[in-house]
Parts: sequence; structure tokens; C-alpha cells
Amino acid sequence: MQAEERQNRISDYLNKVEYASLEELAKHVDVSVSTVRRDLDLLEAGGTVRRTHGGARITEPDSDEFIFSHRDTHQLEEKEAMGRLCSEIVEPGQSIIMDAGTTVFHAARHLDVHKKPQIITNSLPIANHFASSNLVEVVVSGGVVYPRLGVLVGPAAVRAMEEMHADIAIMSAAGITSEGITNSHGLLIDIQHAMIRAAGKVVFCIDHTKFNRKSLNRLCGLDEVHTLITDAQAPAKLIAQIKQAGVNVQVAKVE
Amino acid sequence: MQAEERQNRISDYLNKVEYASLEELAKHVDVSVSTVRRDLDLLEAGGTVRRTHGGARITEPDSDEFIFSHRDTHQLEEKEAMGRLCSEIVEPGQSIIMDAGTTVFHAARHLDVHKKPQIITNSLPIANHFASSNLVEVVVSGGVVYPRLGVLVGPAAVRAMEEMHADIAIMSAAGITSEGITNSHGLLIDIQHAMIRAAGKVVFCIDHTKFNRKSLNRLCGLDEVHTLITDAQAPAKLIAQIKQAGVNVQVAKVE
DNA sequence: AATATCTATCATTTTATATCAAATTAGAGC
DNA sequence: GCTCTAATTTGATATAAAATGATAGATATT
Repeated sequence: MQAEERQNRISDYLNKVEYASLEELAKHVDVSVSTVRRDLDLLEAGGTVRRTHGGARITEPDSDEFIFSHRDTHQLEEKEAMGRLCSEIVEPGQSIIMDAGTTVFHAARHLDVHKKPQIITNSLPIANHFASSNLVEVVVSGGVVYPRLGVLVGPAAVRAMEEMHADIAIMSAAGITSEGITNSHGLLIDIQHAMIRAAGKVVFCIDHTKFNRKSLNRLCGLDEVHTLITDAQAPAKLIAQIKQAGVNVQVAKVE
Repeated sequence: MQAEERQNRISDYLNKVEYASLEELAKHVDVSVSTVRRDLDLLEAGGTVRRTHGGARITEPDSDEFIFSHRDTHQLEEKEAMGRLCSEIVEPGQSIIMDAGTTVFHAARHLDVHKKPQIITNSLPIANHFASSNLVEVVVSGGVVYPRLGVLVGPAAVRAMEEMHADIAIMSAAGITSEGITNSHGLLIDIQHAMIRAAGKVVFCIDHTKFNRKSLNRLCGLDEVHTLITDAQAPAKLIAQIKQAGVNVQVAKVE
């Protein structure tokens, strides 16, 4: 049997039984345990399978195989740091609107579930992330799934957000200048507007690469932003201007 | 047994009995009390379980009816077969409402994406499953996430379904008798009603264990069902009665 | 105070990692 | 097509890491 074929069979088998021990897999494809180990390493690198002690399990759709993770490996450290900082802003029991975007997703990952937040989101990855915990109440807007990103868009999503109210909105965007914040996705703009209107406090997570950049659609002015979270590489000059506009700017430090 | 699987079994068991002593758990998964202790520490960190003196209890008990587990390998084959059969009913380009439930989830997994269906669902697992493909358009109802199952429930979900229209609804339920179909979860009943009203054709996927069983809430009469998909172990007598009521019954054969 | 449960520790067992020789496969030259 | 060599893959093994079960002393419950 060829290696690839064997890995497919392992993968299929795991898809069926969800979990299997190494011995079980070795017997099933009739090779040594060593080979199964190596195959599983490859499969795990591919993301379809997760190793455990003594066995392996398929990565459920429960976890986030949504594009993000590999795409943004460059600024991963910064985004992680921003996510940590962002999670500190949240008070126990607050209701939080979470935008769809990689930076916000990192914030979600760092959010302490023991603060029992109420999450309102149009992002499937974020909804999935919290779905396993019953400490967190997650409200999902309706809408059409935007492929690959797992964002809910369309009029239903806008309407859902218009009916909400929350303590905080944690947002992301594609560009920020002294004139305000812009975003590229036309489908998202309306939803984000509704999110901003629905929240008592608006927090933007924007990494340094978005500074001094303008994107297609204007999202909001700096006067509508309460807090901006960014990383240490953001240009000091623009940060000063933003502060002068009355925004509470917080810079995340990479450990 | 490996750590991971053991913890799942502990978790499942606690979901059933709500509370169990350490000895009881140790006997159930056949390991020492020390190991159960360590497992419970991990589970508690995950938030699903709370330790007590001498035992543990589930933090938020849910009706075991809905635990989303394709782990019981007994009926796995049957459910897979039902899923395959179910997917054959779908015509290219049709819009399909998909209920939340393990049988329907299997149907989703077997659905041919090249038929370019339009999926409407309140199930996060199903939405995730199709989110990576841009052949399939997925519409998600809004709502509150029911923990662990990833089902969207509540008034927003009901309203969303009431506004939909689809060619087919693929449904599941907890019980079927000659008098009709029943389901256990009050939160889902309203949504399922809306689904049935919204669909031109109603298909139920119900395995043999649900036959001659009545659950809390009446969902619909047999006259509202167009097709019933079940497995070969379903009692012939009740199948005959259901056929007589005008339902197109299809029995899935395990390969 | 008596009993049960918890925490911490340690020997034992199980699993993982790294390494190497044998087996298999791929490619070059005839 | 065949043979030989180089590269890769495989299975086995020694060593490292971890999980497990048992136990003793500390702590909590009655």
C-alpha cells in the first residue's frame, strides 16, 4: 500500500470512529505503530487530525479550521498580544459584540470564560470557539455564510445587529488614518455600522500594518471610537493624532 | 482506554446522571480513583464539570437526548446509510432546510456539493461543514447557541425560519408512532414547526430506536410528512402503518 | 473524634522521540 | 527490458517523557 493511500484510510477511519488508539490504527491499515505515528504527524500538520496520548482524533468542525490560522502567521505574535490586551478590557458579565476578523478572533480566544460574558457575533469561528463552553452565552446573528471566512452577511445579519444592544463592541478594520476608520468589504460595512450603533463602548483592534491606509468604504470617524488597541510597531505620530481625537489608545507589548 | 476518550465518557456519564461519586466514575471507566481525580481536574478547567467532595456534577445539565455524539459506533453504520439515502433525494439546485440533529448531520456530510444546494440551517455543525465550499450557499438562522450541540434556538431562530421558504426540509425527531412525530426539546419545537411550514416537501430521518416512542412535545402528524427515511431494524408493523398514512417510507440498507 | 476525601509523592507502566538497519522504491545507465 | 546504486520508507529498539495506580500524611465532613 502506498503512503498516501494509507493516510487516506487512516483519515477515513478516524472520520468514522472519531477516535482511535495507535494499535487500533496500526492493525486497521496493517503497518507498524511507528509508521502510524509518522502518518499521524503528517495528517496533524495538515490539520485534519489531532494527536492525543496513545491515539488520535479527527479535528471536529467544533474547532476552527477556518482559514485564519495559517494565513496570518507573520503578525501572529502581535495579534496574540493584542488579543490578550483586548480581553482585559472586558468586565465580568458584560455583553460583547464581536466583529468577524482575525484580530477579533484572537481576542475571543483570550477571553476569560469565567467572566461569563455574553457574546454577540456574526462570525462562525467565534461562535464555534465558545460553543463548547456553557459558561458563555453566544448569540449568533442570522445571515448568509461568506465562504471560507465563515462570516454571516446580508440583510438578515444587518437586521439582527440593529435589534441588539451590548456593552462593548470589539471591532476590526482594514485601514485607519487621522480622518477615521475604513474597511474594504462592502458586505460588512452595514453590519459594522449596526454593531457600532448597538454598543455602548466601541473598541477597535487594528495592527500597525493598517495604519495610514485607506480602504474603499468609510466605516466611522475617530469620535465614534472609545478605545483603540494596536501593537508596538504602529507609527507614533498617528497614534498621537488619534489620542488627540479623544481615543484611548492602548499598545500591546509582545512578550 | 486513552485519556481523551475516557474524559469524554466521564463527561457523557455525568450528563446522564448529573452527579456521580469518584468510585462510581472509576468503576464506570475502569481506571483508578486517582486517574478519575486528574481527569475531573481537567474537565473542571474546561468548565463542563464541577468537583464536589467525593464526586463531581455537571455544571449545566442538559437533556441527554441531544448530546451530539457520533461516538456510539453501534448505530453509526445505520446513520451513515440513512445519510447516504437522504442525500439521494436532493435534486440539483434545490433549497434545503436542515434540522439540527445527528442523523441530519450525517445526511449533510453525504450531500453532494456539486448539486449546488442552498442550505438553510440552525445547526452550527452543519453550517461549518459547508462553510469551506463555495459551491454551497449556506443561510444560517440567528439565535442563541445551545451549548455543546451548537444549535441556534430562541425567538430569533423561530422568526428566521418563518421568513424562509425551501424546497425540502430534512428533519429529525425523538419519537414516531402511528399518531405522529414527537420531539423532546421545547426550545426546538417552535423552530421545527416553522421549518415544516416553510418547506414544500418534508423528509424525516428517524432511526429504529425512535420507533414506537413518544416524547414530550407533539411535532406533527404523519399527514404532514412526505418521506420517512429509516434503517432496516425499524419494526415492519409500524412501517406498514406509516405507509398506509400516505408516507413514502425508504429503508436504508447498511453496506 | 471518627471517617472520608484530598493532596503530594513515587514506583510502575505506557507512550513518545530519536536513531539505525533492513526493506522498498526510484532513477540512471546499459 | 534489466541491473545496480541512491534515496526513501519502514519497522524495531533504546532512551526519554508521560500517565497511571497506590500510598502516606494533610484536610475536610459528619
